[in-house]
Amino acid sequence: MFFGEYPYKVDEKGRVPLPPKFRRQMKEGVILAKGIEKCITVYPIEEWKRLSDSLAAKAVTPANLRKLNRAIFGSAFSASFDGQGRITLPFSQREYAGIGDTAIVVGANTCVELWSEDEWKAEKTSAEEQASQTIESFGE
Amino acid sequence: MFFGEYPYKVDEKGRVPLPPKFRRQMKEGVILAKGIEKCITVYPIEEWKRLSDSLAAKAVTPANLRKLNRAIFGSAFSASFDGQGRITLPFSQREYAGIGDTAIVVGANTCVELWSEDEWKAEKTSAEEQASQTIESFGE
DNA sequence: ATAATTGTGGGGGAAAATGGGGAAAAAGGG
DNA sequence: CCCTTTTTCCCCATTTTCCCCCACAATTAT
Repeated sequence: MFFGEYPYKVDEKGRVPLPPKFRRQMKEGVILAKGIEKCITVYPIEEWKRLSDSLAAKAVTPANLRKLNRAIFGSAFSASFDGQGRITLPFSQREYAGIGDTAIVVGANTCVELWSEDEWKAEKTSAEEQASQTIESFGE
Repeated sequence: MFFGEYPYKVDEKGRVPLPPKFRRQMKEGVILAKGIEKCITVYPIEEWKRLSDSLAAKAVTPANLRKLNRAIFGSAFSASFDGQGRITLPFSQREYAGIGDTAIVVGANTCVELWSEDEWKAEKTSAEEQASQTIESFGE
């Protein structure tokens, strides 16, 4: 289970540390996937397998399945930690998420997300707004 | 399991490297087949056998099976890696997929696909669109 | 205070990407 | 059938990239 929000430097080789508490839950390595929103999603491999299997099972036709496989697997990369607890982000994904020399590492329960400062600021306010509305609506 | 998306140069002899991670899963060689979409599909031979067997089993009449065999095996080529980890693409397949001096190598779970830059760009957006629809309809 | 862990940066060696050269095999034409 | 031309496969060379290791400052724990 992943919690919290941490800013980290991304060096010019594209390496980012993850918090030690996160690393210890990802000893077997991780899969980096394009997030639906403008971020990079980091899955422990077991979680990735569960997720990709359940998605592939949703495909209704062979053509449908091929496209799904392309979208899901085509944008995914495996990564592992170096001696200093860092993973290297593929350039294409950094570009997609707009991550420059700083990444915000966000724990999101079953996975971890990497955001640029700007995108995270925007997403955070919109997420909080939507969350408080959802909470208010409970009272009715 | 194949994933990720990598651009590679195709030299004038039609040779393309595959990522080292892919090669290690294809030590026994590969089969190159025309994709249903405008791409070349690369199967590890074990996967190819499974696939062609299961297809042959679906043929309902002998005439049907003969046609299926022609379509499937007629367009397939076997290939193996040279000392630098490259495979040579038959000219007919390169032409079919519209691959010039650059090929996008895409991991699609059980197989690998080779695309021209342009075709991949188009296919990628359409695949992502369909995937996000599938994902949205997934929750709950 | 000392030791250990963590964040950040960089260097060097191995592997990979890319481009040709040349011998053997295959194809084609007289 | 032989000679010529083309193709295919294997090997060599060079550049680039990537990964692993080391260094050091800063922070935390003992």
